[in-house]
Amino acid sequence: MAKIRVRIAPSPTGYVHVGNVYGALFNYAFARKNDGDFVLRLDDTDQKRHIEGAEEVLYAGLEWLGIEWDEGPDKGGPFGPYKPSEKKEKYNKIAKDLVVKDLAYVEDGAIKLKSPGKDFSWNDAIRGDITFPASEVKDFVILKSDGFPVYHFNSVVDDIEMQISHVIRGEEHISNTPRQLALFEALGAAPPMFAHFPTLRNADHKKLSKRRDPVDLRLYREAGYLPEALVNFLCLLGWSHPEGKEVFSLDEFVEKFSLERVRKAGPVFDTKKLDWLNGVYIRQLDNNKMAKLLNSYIAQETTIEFLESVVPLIKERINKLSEAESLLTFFWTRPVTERGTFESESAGNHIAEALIVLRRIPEWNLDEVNTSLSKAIKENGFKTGDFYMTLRLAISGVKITPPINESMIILGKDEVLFRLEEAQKTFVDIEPPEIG
RNA sequence: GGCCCCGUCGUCUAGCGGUUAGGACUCUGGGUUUUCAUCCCAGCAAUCACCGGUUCGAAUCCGGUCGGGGUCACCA
Repeated sequence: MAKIRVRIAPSPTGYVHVGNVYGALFNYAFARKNDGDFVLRLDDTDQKRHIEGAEEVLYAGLEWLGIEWDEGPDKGGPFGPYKPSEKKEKYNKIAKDLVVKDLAYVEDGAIKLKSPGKDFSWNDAIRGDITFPASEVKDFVILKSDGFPVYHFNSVVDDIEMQISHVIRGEEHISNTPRQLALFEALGAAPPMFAHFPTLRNADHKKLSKRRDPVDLRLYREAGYLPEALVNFLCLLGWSHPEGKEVFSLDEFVEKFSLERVRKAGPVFDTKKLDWLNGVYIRQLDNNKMAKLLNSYIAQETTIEFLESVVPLIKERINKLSEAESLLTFFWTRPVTERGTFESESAGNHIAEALIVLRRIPEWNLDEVNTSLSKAIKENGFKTGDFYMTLRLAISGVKITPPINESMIILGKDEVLFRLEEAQKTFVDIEPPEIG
């Protein structure tokens, strides 16, 4: 049997569409699973839409996700060039041959393929038999008057020359398939196997659109999603793990992949589950790696050492890397406390007692802080929750923080005492020291 | 509108003639806990779009209806 070869053919738009990633994933998995080749072809035949740097954006996006290709414009390969714009003469020649053979004709400077006037059908690897009536395949342009091929044409020519065995693409191409089948026939080549996976939908169940939906891959990276989570999430749309697993790696996806398990119905790209999955992956990250990743999501000037110390405190509290900074703000910004900041009636006492025991600690470590504070709670009959909430408020100014004792260790004794003393001042007017 | 594809909890899905229709996310309640979160339990939620067949028996097979989507370019 001939070698399995698949391809993706994105156009250089300047951003990577999540739908492109989705298709890349199926193609990549199918190639790897079947010991085949995965080709990256850059569909750049629309000169009007040429965008500078678009290629690099594409490569960077796929690399970030861990999707590797075997042949492509950047890597070369035995079937190059991998950019149709560099094969202009070839398409011209092939189109003219079709005219010579009377299968095509010239009109207004363009070349059009003659309608074969017959039905076209194929056995779709995901959807089964599909047939289009002859009336749906009319004459159509294959070579534009500017000499560039139209998508259908270069796509088919390239698939033939690159010996593509399976065309795995989105269902929006189903209606294009009969025209391409006509082209394969005109060119005297056997068509590849087709497989049309469902297209991703938005909340309105419409195809994701660039205008109103967040489709740019970079948006997800900037929001603090991990590539592993995004890949895993995409794999769960339209495909399901044979053992029902929800959390698995790209390698495992490859290992378990089969077109038979691809659903036909279009899934809604609802990121609620992505948020959850991302949290799962964040919690699995080791501290050093997470600290390094976090670095680029924090505007505040900071160090890897600091981040590494703080990572264990926030790891279970965020679902996206971008959520970290707001939890950490109080580390580098002193709170402005006033009387109204505190809720407990015993707040003044809480702070006074905390100051007393904390000042006494000779070695500033978690054990010491824990034991002296719980002793203070017990001896004064404080309510544990109230007491710690007062400390939390005094030290951070906010009600939601990482564990406060651990945070105090990282802040350092001097800073903690300073903040508590500042907080204490807000009580002086109201509770003057007793006389005698 | 023509043609084509699709239709199981709000969302992602399992299911491939006989199941109390299962799981995940979300949400709700409870437990652990110094807040939040994690973690652990429990719960809500699909008359399998609808109507007819076929069959002893249908979410599963067939037909129709309705609904949704895609496509009909010298865009890809």
